[in-house]
Amino acid sequence: MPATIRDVAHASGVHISTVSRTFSAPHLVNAETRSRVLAQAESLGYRPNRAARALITGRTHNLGLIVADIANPFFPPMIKAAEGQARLRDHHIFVADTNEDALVEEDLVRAMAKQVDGVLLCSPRMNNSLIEQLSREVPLVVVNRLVAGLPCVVMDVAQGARDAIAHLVGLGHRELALLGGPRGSWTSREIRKTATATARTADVALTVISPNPPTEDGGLAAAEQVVRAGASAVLAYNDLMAIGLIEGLDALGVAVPTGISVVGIDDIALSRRTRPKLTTVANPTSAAGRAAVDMLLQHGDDRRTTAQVMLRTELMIRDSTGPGPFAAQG
Amino acid sequence: MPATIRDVAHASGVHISTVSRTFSAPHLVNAETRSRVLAQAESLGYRPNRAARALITGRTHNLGLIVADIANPFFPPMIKAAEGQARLRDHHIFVADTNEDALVEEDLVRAMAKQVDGVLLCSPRMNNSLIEQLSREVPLVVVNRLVAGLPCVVMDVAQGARDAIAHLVGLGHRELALLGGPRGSWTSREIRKTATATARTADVALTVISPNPPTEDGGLAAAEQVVRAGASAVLAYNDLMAIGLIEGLDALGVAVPTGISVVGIDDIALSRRTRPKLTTVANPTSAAGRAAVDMLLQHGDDRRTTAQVMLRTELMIRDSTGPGPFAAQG
DNA sequence: GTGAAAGCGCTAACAG
DNA sequence: CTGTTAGCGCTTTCAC
Repeated sequence: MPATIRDVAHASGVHISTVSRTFSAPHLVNAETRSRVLAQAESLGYRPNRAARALITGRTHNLGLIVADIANPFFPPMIKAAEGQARLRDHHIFVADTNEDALVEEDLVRAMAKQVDGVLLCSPRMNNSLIEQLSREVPLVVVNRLVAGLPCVVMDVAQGARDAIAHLVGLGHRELALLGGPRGSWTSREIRKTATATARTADVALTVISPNPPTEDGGLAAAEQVVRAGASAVLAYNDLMAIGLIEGLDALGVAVPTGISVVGIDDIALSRRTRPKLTTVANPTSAAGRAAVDMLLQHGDDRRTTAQVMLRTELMIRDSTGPGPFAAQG
Repeated sequence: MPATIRDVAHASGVHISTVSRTFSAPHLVNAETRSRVLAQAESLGYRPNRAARALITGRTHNLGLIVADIANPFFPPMIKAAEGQARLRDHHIFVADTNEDALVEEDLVRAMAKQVDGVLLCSPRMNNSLIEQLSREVPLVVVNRLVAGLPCVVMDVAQGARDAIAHLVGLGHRELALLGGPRGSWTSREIRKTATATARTADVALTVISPNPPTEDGGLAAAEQVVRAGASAVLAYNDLMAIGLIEGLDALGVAVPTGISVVGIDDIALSRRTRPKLTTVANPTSAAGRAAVDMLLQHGDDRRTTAQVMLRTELMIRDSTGPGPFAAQG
């Protein structure tokens, strides 16, 4: 039913290879012929079949994008940005959701491998050696994780954690808690490492509660442990958990920020709408999505550079943090 | 580099057609031969190239999913559900974002047409005749719009609007306002039609403010008009607008629900987290995503039935609605 | 039950 | 500048 290259060739009285050239190397074809072919193609509604083209060129003009959870509000802006950037570069994007499952991740990469030019692996849960192995089967750009030798895009969460803790310590908090994220998360490990070191340097206590599901329920469920730990301020792995935690604390009769201060990470849209508005470390997710696509696409042209990009984060001070027990007197 | 069917054929000492059968019609091949082939395929890491297969079978095992705005929290749960359902049925999904632009929509459908078995057109902004035309080029399932003769999945927004207005009238409101959605939205027209009729029946005034961008800013920008209209209660096209409106009203010194009551539509996750919690009409978006995928996939097997599915909505009464000027005295 | 051959829609040398 | 030829990886008749 849909027009093929042959239909266009017949209609315009040329060989199919001329039609092919008209689309893939227009400069190699006589201007007059070209416009004739183009006109026929137009009127027949012809569009080159990319899958057929890919069979021979090896380039599908498709990209894969694998995330842990599409419905986690952290991802949609990144997906949107990646999709937009890909389309700008004339590529389409397969989006898949792993439900936070490392096994699904692996399978998905392999399943996509044949029909994409590369995949964006976002916040992977699998281990590094498997990622390295997969990167030999299909070009990979890893987002939210640093893997030696592979192109990566990460947020500077270490700086974010330092800023957050400095903020809390400056407010007079000396008993902190850290709500870790899911097992397998590079970001969670990174935050924990930095937070631990920063707390030690600042000579404040830090109770680590980890791992937790990176969801509101995860934060909610941790509220009791936070209270039991005697912390006056908490840094959460992400905003969702921070929001859940605030709700959990509320249920326990602990107000935020008067009772306990809470800092999130991500700056999802939601964090500006809750009451209290969430103090959080903003992550440039859209920029990350665009950068990852660009790296994947240039990766093909020029394999020498396996760049690793670290994007700046920014502490957004809002209403979920306040003076701690050791605050300077006003 | 990746193993092809030929590699497997050589390795297992059979003709490629036997390997092909092993994967696409296993019952036609000797059990012994089959297991030998499978073993070699496994050890070579062979996976059939779906694009090549599609060239001949005409089935790509890919689906397209087109939405107005990935970052609009209404869509991610639907995308997630659709992707999950598709994978269950061994299909992959291309996701694309039109930025609420009807022209982009059309182009996207055509661009995907050749490499998918069908596309889910979600909340389309283009007109019906174009949709019908496109449905002749590629199987389409329309979500959030009823188009005669095409398979569609919609939410019963009419019932939702009736419920919302009944709720408000019951609360003693007699001056209502409706915040419409974007131009081209079937849902928005449907809500408006029903709301107008329902208001007339109930003998209450209804000021329609439309169209508006379906975003928080859209709601925020409309706050002044709402106040000027003298309405004591508002039904908004979606939760995002409702939330923006509440913020805008707040800025104008009007409290919700004491000054004005607000009802949203969708029941996005966010609506349970705002203060006040939003009264809203819940839309079963995940169910819609799954249903749409199922319809698209069975559409291929059985073209006789072009089902139209209408999913039930449910009014969630929370804290953004309260007694109006004509409330019965307590 | 398996092999041989043709061909899906397209591109990429190679002639001319 | 354009036509010829071969073939990408796979499925599908059709013989055997």
